[in-house]
Amino acid sequence: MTADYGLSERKLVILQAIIKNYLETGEPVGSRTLSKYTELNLSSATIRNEMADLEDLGYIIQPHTSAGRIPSDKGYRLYVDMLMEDKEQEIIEMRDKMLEKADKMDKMLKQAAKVLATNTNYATMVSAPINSRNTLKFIQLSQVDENQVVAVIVLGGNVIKNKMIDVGESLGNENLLKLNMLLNTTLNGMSVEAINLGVIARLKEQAGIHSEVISQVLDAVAETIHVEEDMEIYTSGATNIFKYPELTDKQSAQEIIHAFEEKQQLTELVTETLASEDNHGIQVYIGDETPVKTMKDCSVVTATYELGEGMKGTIGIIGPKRMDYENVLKSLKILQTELDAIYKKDPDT
Amino acid sequence: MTADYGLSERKLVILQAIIKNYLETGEPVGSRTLSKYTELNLSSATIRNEMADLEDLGYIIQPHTSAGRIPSDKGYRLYVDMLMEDKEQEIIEMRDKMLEKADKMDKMLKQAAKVLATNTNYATMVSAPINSRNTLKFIQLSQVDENQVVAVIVLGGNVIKNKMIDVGESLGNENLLKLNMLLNTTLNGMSVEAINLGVIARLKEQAGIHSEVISQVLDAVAETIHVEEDMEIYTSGATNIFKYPELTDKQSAQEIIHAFEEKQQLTELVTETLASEDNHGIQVYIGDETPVKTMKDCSVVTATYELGEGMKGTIGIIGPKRMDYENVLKSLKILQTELDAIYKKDPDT
DNA sequence: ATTAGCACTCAAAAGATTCGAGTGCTAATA
DNA sequence: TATTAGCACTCGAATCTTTTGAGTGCTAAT
Repeated sequence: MTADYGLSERKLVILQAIIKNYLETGEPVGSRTLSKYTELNLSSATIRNEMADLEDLGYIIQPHTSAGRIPSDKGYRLYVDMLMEDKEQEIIEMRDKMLEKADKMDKMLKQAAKVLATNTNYATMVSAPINSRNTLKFIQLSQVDENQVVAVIVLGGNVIKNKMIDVGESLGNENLLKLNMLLNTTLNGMSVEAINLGVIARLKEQAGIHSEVISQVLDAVAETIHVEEDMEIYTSGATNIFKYPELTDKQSAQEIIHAFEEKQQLTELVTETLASEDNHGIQVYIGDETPVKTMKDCSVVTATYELGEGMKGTIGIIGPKRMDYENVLKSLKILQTELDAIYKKDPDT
Repeated sequence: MTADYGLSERKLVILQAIIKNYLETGEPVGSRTLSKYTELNLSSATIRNEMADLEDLGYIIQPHTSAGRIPSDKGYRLYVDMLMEDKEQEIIEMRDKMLEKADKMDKMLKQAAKVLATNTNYATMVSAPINSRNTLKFIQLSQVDENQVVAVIVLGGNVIKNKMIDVGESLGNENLLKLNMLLNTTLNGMSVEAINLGVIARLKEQAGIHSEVISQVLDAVAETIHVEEDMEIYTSGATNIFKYPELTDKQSAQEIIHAFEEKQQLTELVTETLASEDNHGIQVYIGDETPVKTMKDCSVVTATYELGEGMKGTIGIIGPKRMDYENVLKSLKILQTELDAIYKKDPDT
C-alpha cells in the first residue's frame, strides 16, 4: 500500500505523530507528550530511543539540547510525499476542467484568492492565465472623431484588447471599411504569435502603400495585439502570516509581505510552477526548495489550472512549514471545482 | 508673517525644535539635548520651565515621568499648520494641471504610488479617478460571431468600456447599422448619469419594439455604461512602516498592512478627502483625526488631483506621526508636476 | 528672568535565580 | 533482546533584582 520509505513502521508512525502534533502547536514535541497522546502504547523512554534514531537519520531536529524535536525539511518532505500518495487518486480527478471564457475574469480570480486565504489562514496568490498561444477572433477599427480611431480586438476566450490610435488625418469611411474587411479576413483565426512583422508588411501592401496613415494604424494594431500584458497576480491574506510567530520576527515578516506587495518575486513562482508540471500540477516546496528565496522559511504549495487552449494560471498558498498540508491540498481541489462551476454558470460575475 | 498661535515666540521655537528632533530620532527629547543643540542659547533649566508650560498647554507629552517630551497630536497639528502656511503659495501653484487622457492610466498610477513610496519611505496609495460625471463620446456594437456582439463604449477622457453580449439569434447587418446610428446620434455627448431607464425605453421604441433581441442588447449596453467600476486603488511601500518601530508591534503592523491589502478601508480615505476640499486639496490627518480607525497611530497626508472634467483622484501618504511633513508636502507637489508632464508627453505609457 | 545644583523618579539594560520540560544513560524487568 | 523506570543533567524561558542614566521639578543664587 504505502511505499517503502526505508523506515520501520513504528518509526514512520512516530515521525507522523511528531509532525502532526507540531503542525497544531508550533512547539517542539517531546517524548512524554507522544507517549501519552498516541495509540501506540510506548513509554517515553522507548520513544526517546526512536527519536534519537530519527534525528540521526535527519528527519527531525532538536532546536537546542533539552528541547523536544521538530520536523526537518526532510521530515516534512517525507510526510508530504506520503500524503500526496494517498491523495493521488483525488488529485487526478480534479484538474483540467476549466471553461474557455475570460470576461471579467480578474474579479473572479481576485475573489478566489480571497476565499482561499480565508479558508486556509495562509497567504494566497492567483495568477491570471497567460494567453500567448491565443488566437484572434475578431478585430475592428472605428472612427471616434477626426483624429482618433479605436481598435477593438477580441481573442479566443473573449479576452478583449483596446487601443486608442491618434491619427493625423481622417481615414475616410470607405478606407476604414476596407481595412476592417482586410484585417478580419486575413487575421481571423491566426494565433497571436503568428501575426509577425511579415504578415503586417503584407497587409500594408494589400491595403495600399500609398497611405501613410494606414501604415501607422496597422503598426499600432500589431503592437496592441502583441502587448504582453504583464502577468497579473492577485494576492490575499498576506497578513495571515502574522498568525505564525515563527515567521513574524520583523525581518521575515517584512520580507514576506514585501514579496506579496511587489508581486515581482511571485512571478518566479508562477513560471517555475508552470514549467515543472509534475504531480498533476500540484507542487509542494518546503523551505529551501522554494524558488523564491524570501520564502525559505515557509512552505509553498502551488497548483496549475487551465482554462482550455493552453491558458494556464497558477494558484499558490504560502504558509509556515508546519502547514496543514492535508487541508491545503483539499482546499486547492475545492477551489478548482468551484471556479469551474461558477465559471460555467455565469462568466460575467 | 506667521500667524499668532497664542504662544510666545520662544515657546514656538522650542516646540518646533522638539518636534524636529523627535521627527529625526523617534526618541523623547529632553531639555539638555535642546539646550546643547539649538541656537537659542538657553540653559536646560530654562527650557525645562518652558517645556512644563508647553505640556500644560497640551502641545507636548511626557510618556512617563523622567522621560523627555514628545509632541502631542495638538503639537503636530500646530506644527503642520505653520508649515502649510509657509507652503501655501507653492501649493496653490501645483494643482489642477492634469490632462484629459486616461488610456493605460492604471500602469501610470501604479508607478506613481511606487515612486512616491520610494522617495518618502512611507506607505502610499493612489486612487484612480472616478468619472461618474463623464460623458459618452462614442459607442459601437459589432458582431463577433452568430451568437456574440461586442459593445465598445468610449467616454470622455478616453476611458474605454467593453462588454461581450451573448445573443440568441443573429441581429443582422442592417439592424446593427441602424442600431449603431441610433445609439450614436442619441447618446453622444450625454453624461453617463443622464442615460437612465427613460432614455433607454425611448431608444427601444425607436429601434422598433418588435425585436426581443434588440431590447436585450440595449439593456446590456445600458448596464455596461453604468457599471460603476469599483474604485481602483494602487498602493505601494506598505512595508515601509516596518521602518518605524512605534508602528510595528505585531498588532499595529498587522492592522495597517491589512488595511493596505484589503484596500476597502482606503476607499473611506478617498471619499473623505474628495468630500472636504479645504486647503487646496491637501489634507493632513494626525492620529485620531484620520477617518480610518486602523491608522489612529499614524499621520495621513492626502492630496487630490484632477484630470479635467471632474475626474478626481486621491494620493495618500501614510506614515508615523513623526512624519517628515516638509518633505511629504514637497513630494506630493513634485509628483503632481511629474504626472502632468509624463501625461502630456506620452499618455500611453 | 535665568541658571546652577541637587534630590528624586523610573524605564530600560544587565545580571541572577528559579523552573520545568526534555534529554541521555543506566540498570532493572519481561 | 526489547522495553521501561529512574535519575542526574541541560538549558531556554520566565521571573525577580540590581544598576544605570537620562530626565525632571524645585530651590536658591546670580
